[in-house]
Amino acid sequence: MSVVGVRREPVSRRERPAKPALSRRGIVDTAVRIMRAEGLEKVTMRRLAQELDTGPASLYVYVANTAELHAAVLDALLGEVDLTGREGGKGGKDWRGQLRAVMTSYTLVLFEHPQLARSALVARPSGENYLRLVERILDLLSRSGAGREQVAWGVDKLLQDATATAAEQATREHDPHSEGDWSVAVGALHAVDETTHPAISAHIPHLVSGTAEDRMRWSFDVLVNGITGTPVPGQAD
Amino acid sequence: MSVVGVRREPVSRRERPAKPALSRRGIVDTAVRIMRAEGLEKVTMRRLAQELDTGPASLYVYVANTAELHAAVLDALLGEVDLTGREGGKGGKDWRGQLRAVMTSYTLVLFEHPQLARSALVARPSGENYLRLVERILDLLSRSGAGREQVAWGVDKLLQDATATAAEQATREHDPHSEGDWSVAVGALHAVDETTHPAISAHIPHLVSGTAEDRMRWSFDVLVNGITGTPVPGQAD
DNA sequence: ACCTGAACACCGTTCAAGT
DNA sequence: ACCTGAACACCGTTCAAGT
Repeated sequence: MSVVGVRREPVSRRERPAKPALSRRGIVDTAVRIMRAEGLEKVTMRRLAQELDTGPASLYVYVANTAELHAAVLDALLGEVDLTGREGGKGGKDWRGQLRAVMTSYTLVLFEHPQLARSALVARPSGENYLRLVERILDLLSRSGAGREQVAWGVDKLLQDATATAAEQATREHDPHSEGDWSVAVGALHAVDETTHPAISAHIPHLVSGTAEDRMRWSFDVLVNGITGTPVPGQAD
Repeated sequence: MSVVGVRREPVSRRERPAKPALSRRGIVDTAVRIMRAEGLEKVTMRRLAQELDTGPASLYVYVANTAELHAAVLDALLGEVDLTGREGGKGGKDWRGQLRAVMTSYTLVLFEHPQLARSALVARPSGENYLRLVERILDLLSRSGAGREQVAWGVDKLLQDATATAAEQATREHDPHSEGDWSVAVGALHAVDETTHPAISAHIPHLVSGTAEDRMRWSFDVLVNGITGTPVPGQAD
C-alpha cells in the first residue's frame, strides 16, 4: 500500500499529534462532526480549515465550493437511512408498508439535521447513498403495478415531499430566531376577518390541527394514492 | 396630517434630492426593486442601507432581521398572483380548472424569483397577500366536496408542492454555480451499475423525462386526486 | 501537485452615543 | 423615538507564491 504512517517529518510544531494529510474524506468527516456538534451553519470553509489546522484556501483542492461540501455531508448522512422497510409498525409488510417505513426513516434523518434538508431541495444530491435510496424507493413503488413513468415521477414527488416537510418542520424546532414565526403565522390565521376571509374562518381549527406524525402519514397516503391512480399526460402505459 | 414635506433643514449635503424619511414601506419597496434588478442575494441589510443613504443599523428600527425582510418581500410579490383562476386553458372552468390556474400562477411568480421560494419553505409567510391566496385555494378546494380537514391539510400540501418545485427548478435556471448540478445528477443516474441498481436502470428514461409543464400538471392532479380521495386518519368526516 | 498567506469583497447584528 | 458610526465577529473565494 502507501507509505502513510511512516513518519519522516520531525515533530516541529509544539506537541501537536502530527497533523494528518488533507483528503476529501477527512474534510467531509470533519464537516459531519462539526455539523452533529454545532449545526450545519457552523460548517464553513474557514471553520473547517481551522479545525484541520490549515488555511481555507487549502480546502479548495478537494472541494469545489461550500454547496458541494454540504452535498457531501448530506450524502454521508443518508447512510443512516434504514432501507430495509422493517422499522416501525407491526411485523410483515407489503410494499406500501415497507415504502412508508423507508420514507419515514428518511424524513426522521433529515429532521435531526434540519438545515441539510434545505440544501437537499436546492442542490439535487447524487451521492452513492442517495442513489441507494432512490433505487430502493423505485423498487418498492414499482410493486404497486403502476406504469413505469408514474413510478419514476412518483419517486421524485415522494422525496420532494419528505424533504420539504423536513425543511419546514425543522425551522420551527431548531432555529432560535424563527421559533416565533410559527406562532405569528398561526396568529395571522386567527386574526383574520370572517367577512373578508370566510374560507379561512371556516377551516381554522383544521388548518393547524394534527400531529406531525398524523400529517406525515396522511401525506404519504395522499401521494401514493395519487401517484398510483393518476396516469401521466398523453400515455396509457 | 404630519409635517412631512415641510422642509425645515437646509440643503446641506450636496444637491441630493432630499433624502426621504425611512419607513418600513420604503425599505420593503427598495428591497423589491433590488431583488427585481439583481436577485434576492443582493438584498442585504448593508446594501439596502447604502441604497437608502443610511447605515445598516438604522434599518433595525423597522425590520427585525434579514429573514423578516425577505418574508416581507415575498408577500409583496404574492400580490402578483392571479387569483381569478381564469388564466390559461380555454374558457369556463370548474373548481379544478380554476384551482389549477391559481396554483400555476403562484408557481410561475415564484419561478421568476427563485431564491424567494426557498425563503417561503423555511419561514412560513403570513402577510396579507399570502392570506388572500390561502383563502382562495381553500374556497376552490372545498368545492370538491372533500371533508373540511382534508381540504385544510390539502391546501398545505398544494402550496408546499408548488413552493418546493419552484425552489428546485429555480436553482437549475438562475444560479450560475449549480448549472452543473443537474447534469451531474443526471450523469450519476446514467453511470449507475445495472446489477447493483436494477430499478434505476429500468426506469432511467422516465426519471428525467417530461417538461416542467407536464410534471407540474401531473403533480397537481396527483395531489388533488390524493387529497380528495384520502380521508384523514381516525375520521370519517 | 499540493498547499498556503494574504487579500478582496463582502456579510448580520449590536450598542453606546447623538439628535 | 429615531437614527447613526463604529465595532465585533464573522463569511466565500481567488491568486501569486512557495514547496
